[in-house]
Amino acid sequence: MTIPEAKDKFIEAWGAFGSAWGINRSMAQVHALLLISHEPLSTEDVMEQLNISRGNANMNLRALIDWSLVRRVLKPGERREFFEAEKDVWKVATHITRERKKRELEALIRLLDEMEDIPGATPEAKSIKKMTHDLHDSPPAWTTCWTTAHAAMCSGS
Amino acid sequence: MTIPEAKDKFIEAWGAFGSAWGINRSMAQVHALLLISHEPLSTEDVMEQLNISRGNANMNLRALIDWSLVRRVLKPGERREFFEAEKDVWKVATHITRERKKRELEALIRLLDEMEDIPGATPEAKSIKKMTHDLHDSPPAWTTCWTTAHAAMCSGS
DNA sequence: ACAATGTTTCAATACTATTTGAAACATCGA
DNA sequence: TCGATGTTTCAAATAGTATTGAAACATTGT
Repeated sequence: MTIPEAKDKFIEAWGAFGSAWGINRSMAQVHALLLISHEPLSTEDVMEQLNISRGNANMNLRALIDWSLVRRVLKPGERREFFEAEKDVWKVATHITRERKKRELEALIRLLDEMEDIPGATPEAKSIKKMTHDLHDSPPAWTTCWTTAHAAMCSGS
Repeated sequence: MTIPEAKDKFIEAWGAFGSAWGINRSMAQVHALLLISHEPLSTEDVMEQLNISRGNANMNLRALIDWSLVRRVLKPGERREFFEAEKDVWKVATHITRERKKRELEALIRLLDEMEDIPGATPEAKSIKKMTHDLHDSPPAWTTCWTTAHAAMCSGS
């Protein structure tokens, strides 16, 4: 496998993976490109290498910065900005999960909170209460369940 | 909050959550509905309660069974099938992560495998090698990183 | 065999999300 | 201040996904 082939495949795969997990493909591809670059890239570099528009490149670079996955880099004597990815996989994982937690999990947890006090003791009411309770408060709350199970699966089989 | 309100909110929230994670909304909503039902539901029940078509309901019920999140239940004397969700949150988490691993992670890992032997020692080649290696083989492989970090985030702050 | 009941499929359609591209906006140096 | 260079925004176009609904298929009881 040649270098350019490897690059393309990695970008494609990371893009597809991101997309399956609800992260838009361009964002994941820009991230992939920066992850495997040995030096910071400019907006133009990103546009050219991925064949995407300026607007798209700009928007996703900003989003990646917002997620703390990419840093702005200024080269001395250069007017334009360059971008560099965080390459420590541990940090990458941490930043992604922190953002997703903030954006998606918290809304759900908040709702489960509100649902604490549902009236009634019909089988239906009981069932709703039990499920929301299990998801919300049970000792290893379901989010932990999820991730622990995931970790187990990944390291295991 | 009344029971029907709670039901609707839960279904909506679970649907939105699923959607953000790349699971189609209807599938997540059907799952939510079954999670909080105190008894198994028929295809018709699902169609009515969620206002979705027969085709959609059927397709997503099959998908949920395929993910081991829902079981087919036969009531004695009834011709049609009923459906019941797995309610143990631990199992739910395990089944979801197992499926997603199978479907999405393995393709990526396979590619990273292939990328083990990239030629060249230019800075570019080195950078690609390092990243794919880190993602693929480093002791707590990145998947574990991800999930461990996630678990930490969720139980923590 | 056939009517009744229930399930599955899939082409057409509706819907949602992403991407573009061009205009507006900033900043710098002369 | 003005031209050059670089960045941001956002409405419109496009691409991608999900949903419908009706027809085909399957199964059961008589």
